[in-house]
Amino acid sequence: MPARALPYRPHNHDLCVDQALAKAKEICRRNEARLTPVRERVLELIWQSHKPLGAYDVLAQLSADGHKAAPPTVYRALDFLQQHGLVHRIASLNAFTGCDHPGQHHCGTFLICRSCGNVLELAAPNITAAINQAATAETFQVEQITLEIAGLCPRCQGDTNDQLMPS
Amino acid sequence: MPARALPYRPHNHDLCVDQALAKAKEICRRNEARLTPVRERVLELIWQSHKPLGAYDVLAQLSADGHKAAPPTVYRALDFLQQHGLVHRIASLNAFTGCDHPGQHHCGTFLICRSCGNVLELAAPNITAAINQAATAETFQVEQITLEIAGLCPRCQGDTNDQLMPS
DNA sequence: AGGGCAACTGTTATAATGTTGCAAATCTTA
DNA sequence: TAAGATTTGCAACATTATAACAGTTGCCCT
Repeated sequence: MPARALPYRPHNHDLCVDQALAKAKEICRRNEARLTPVRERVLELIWQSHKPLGAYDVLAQLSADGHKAAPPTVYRALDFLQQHGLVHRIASLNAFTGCDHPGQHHCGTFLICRSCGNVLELAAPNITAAINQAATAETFQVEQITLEIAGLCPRCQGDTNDQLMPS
Repeated sequence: MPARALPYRPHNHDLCVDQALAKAKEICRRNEARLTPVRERVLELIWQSHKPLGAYDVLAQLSADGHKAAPPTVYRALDFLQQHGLVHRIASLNAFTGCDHPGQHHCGTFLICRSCGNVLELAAPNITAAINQAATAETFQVEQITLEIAGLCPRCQGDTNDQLMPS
């Protein structure tokens, strides 16, 4: 069992999880959507990890809870959370991460450190603008943007053990 | 067996495949890399399809050729082709597409039509610049960019059968 | 309260995608 | 031609995701 990942930026993480959950409840209330226990627990697990969590990681944690769950349970919860903008799926990792600013429409832009695995979500209006401009030039109607930037985060630059994601 | 996908822009497709293969040979010669028969055939198959092809689609085509292949053969060929910039992997589709301008370094930017499935690769310096600027602002060292834009291509906008990818 | 409906969850099985490890074949270079 | 490196074949397996259907829960209506 590895130690919890260090956060991208230092902060009180329990508080940050609590805030995320409170915000999620608020959003679901507004949307008349039901943040059921499973869904809430999945969201909590995802927020507790600083690294994106795979569906089967979530599943394992649920099992550790004593919750007898199968893949569909997790995928359904994840679908729900995605639909309400509470988590993002990182396609290049097949993993999920909490959305930093749910409720607002935004193109999720992610900085993914290949060394420590941490992910930072950016709001980058300039990028979005450039993308929309390029798409418009091709008469393409944009619906969804997947922008995932892999590389080295500040902390991992210059590390001697500069390697592919240690598990 | 579905009819071949319509291209994003009309063109002589056989010619376009031939040119892609010729260019690939040229690049491999320069790189002292071996474009073996399997690798060349995989590249050809990918170019022949206008839609991105899954690894197992490629595998099926190889089998149809009479080539008795297993998944590793395909994945290895795809790895090789990717390493030499001859194909791109589209993470959001788990599929592969031919690279339009191999040899030049570029961030692959893809316009993916969710209706017809065609993909257009863009060279978009403005976007790349905006991304690098945003990453630099976070002291993030960019190594690889995944930018996949899903939506409707010009031809499919306003279609009555505006639906999720018909197979 | 109780019946009916919709949403949610549990369960089993299976599909789709990707990898490991090792042996055999092929190419390259001397 | 022999040694070494690269490539391919092959079997097994790992990981990620979905389908189909049954059971349960919450909610509304009378």
